[in-house]
Amino acid sequence: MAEMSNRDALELWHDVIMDQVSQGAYDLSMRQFAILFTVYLEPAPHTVRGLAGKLGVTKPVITRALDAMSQLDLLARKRDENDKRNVLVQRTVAGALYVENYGDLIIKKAKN
Amino acid sequence: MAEMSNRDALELWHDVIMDQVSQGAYDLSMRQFAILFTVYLEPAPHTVRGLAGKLGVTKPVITRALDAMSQLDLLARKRDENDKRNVLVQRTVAGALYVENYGDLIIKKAKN
DNA sequence: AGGCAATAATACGGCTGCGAAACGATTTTA
DNA sequence: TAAAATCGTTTCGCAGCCGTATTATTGCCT
Repeated sequence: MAEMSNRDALELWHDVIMDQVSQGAYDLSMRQFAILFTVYLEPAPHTVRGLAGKLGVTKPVITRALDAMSQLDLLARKRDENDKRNVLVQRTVAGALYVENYGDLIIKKAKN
Repeated sequence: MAEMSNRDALELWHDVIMDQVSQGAYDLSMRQFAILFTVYLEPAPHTVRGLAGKLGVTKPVITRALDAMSQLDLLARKRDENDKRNVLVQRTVAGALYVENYGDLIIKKAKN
């Protein structure tokens, strides 16, 4: 990856976001995106506390985001059997597909 | 700009969003971002109706976003003197700086 | 001038998110 | 085993955004 001017970078961002907004895609917040990408790009395990620390937000923020995104089937909760206080945030098939399509969209918009 | 894998693209997005979230930057919605980038990247003039049409949203969505973003001094309203029904959405110094910094952030994160 | 069209803003009820604090369940410590 | 710590969730009051419908202002047209 190389040679991107300030203008190139902004136009890429603009094009991707415009695509998502006008397509009426999932209306995820920045925090929700941050959680989603973290779970799909960084190695497991992911806990509520861990995500909160990584993002620099409070735990209820993570809980609420998981509520919303698990209802969309983009992520799933699973109780940790070794330590039942923990919740493990897991990937789903639908979520993996959504994230992959997002990457494809970025690439498509970058090719102009 | 060239040679970006799906994973590269997603990691770029992830890194930029993580930076914004953990820095506690302006908590703009996707629609607000879309409006901001459109005003700063596409040629003037920009009206409420025009932006609503371009984004595929209703006019109150634009009005509310302008309320929020003009309070942050990222954008400004100005009545069109030729047709006083229109509101022209204009750039601000602070907004231009913010957008430029955003572009720099993307470039910085892309350089890995 | 008078009636109609166009534009942006506002009112309304509902939904969702926020941070701070309290809570129940589980594990660890003393 | 009793007390303390840890973890995720829930509650509270509050603020913001949503879409629909309505309003006020301005311009157009005959």
